[in-house]
Amino acid sequence: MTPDPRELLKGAGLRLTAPRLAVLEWLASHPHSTAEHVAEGVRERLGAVSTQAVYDVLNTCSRVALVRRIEPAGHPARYETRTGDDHHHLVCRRCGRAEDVDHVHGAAPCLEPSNSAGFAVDAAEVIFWGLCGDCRLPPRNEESSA
Amino acid sequence: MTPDPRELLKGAGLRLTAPRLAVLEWLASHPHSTAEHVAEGVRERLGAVSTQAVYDVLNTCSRVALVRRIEPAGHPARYETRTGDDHHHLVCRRCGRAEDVDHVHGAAPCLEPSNSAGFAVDAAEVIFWGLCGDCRLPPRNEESSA
DNA sequence: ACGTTTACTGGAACCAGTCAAGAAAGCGAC
DNA sequence: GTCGCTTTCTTGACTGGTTCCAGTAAACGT
Repeated sequence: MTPDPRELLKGAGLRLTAPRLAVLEWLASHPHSTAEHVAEGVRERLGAVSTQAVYDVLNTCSRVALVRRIEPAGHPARYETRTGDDHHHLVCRRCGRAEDVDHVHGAAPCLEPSNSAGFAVDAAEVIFWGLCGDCRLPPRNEESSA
Repeated sequence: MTPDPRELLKGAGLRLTAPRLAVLEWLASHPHSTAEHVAEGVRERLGAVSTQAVYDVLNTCSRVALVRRIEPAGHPARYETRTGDDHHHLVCRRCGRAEDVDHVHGAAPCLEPSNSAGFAVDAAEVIFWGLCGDCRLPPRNEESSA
């Protein structure tokens, strides 16, 4: 898909601004970027953009479901434009890299807790933890502790 | 259950100290406490204990699997002594309160990603998000569950 | 009891993310 | 086109949760 960011923003009732377009375009081609990563990418395209603007765009777009935020424990948040389907994620314990995982099980059997303890559950989040290819093979990267 | 903390610590090759015992005992009776919460409880029993000591105990015990750390996005980490079984959690979006969820589905169908994208997956974490009983009823209750 | 090893104290630092005030830009009306 | 209201961006200080550091104190084997 990768629909026109302009359409998306308008559809969400948001103003069309350069930082917003740049953020959405960056995320479309670089899913699972961190805020800092997004900021870098946006600055490459636009010149100077404040970190705050990036956070603001990301938060605003998260609020209207144009982007989805993933917050893996122990790592900065990551963002993606693939919303709508509740796909899950694969996250590297070491470097925090994230990849999409479609849930195959038609009925999503894990989406219903056995007992909800009085909670009104509205979502189930699944994270598969492991080591990505880059992190498990070469221990020569300076961060070889783990 | 609730084995003697002394045994647990010795079994893990850790020294027996008052802060450690107090932390483990507190967690046994107050699962899903935050670090700050644990610190308060420990201080009630022991008098003065530094925040760092609490973090150190929690981290050390996490490392040897005497406690498990849960880090719900947007909320401080929570700790519990129920380790070994990979049960999941129910987390309140508003107050961060966490409850245990046993996974009923014998084969744990959600523990295998459809494609692992080159990752060596070692765990699947499931968080059910929602509102706890306290938070969804009264619209004025900001944050307090203890 | 002694010395070594490990843990605790207190303080400073860290990082991702947020808040606040003002300046600038978008966009609908004229 | 441009006026003016409103939203959004900039700058810069700030927070909360957690960790790092250096020094002191306590645990445990002998």
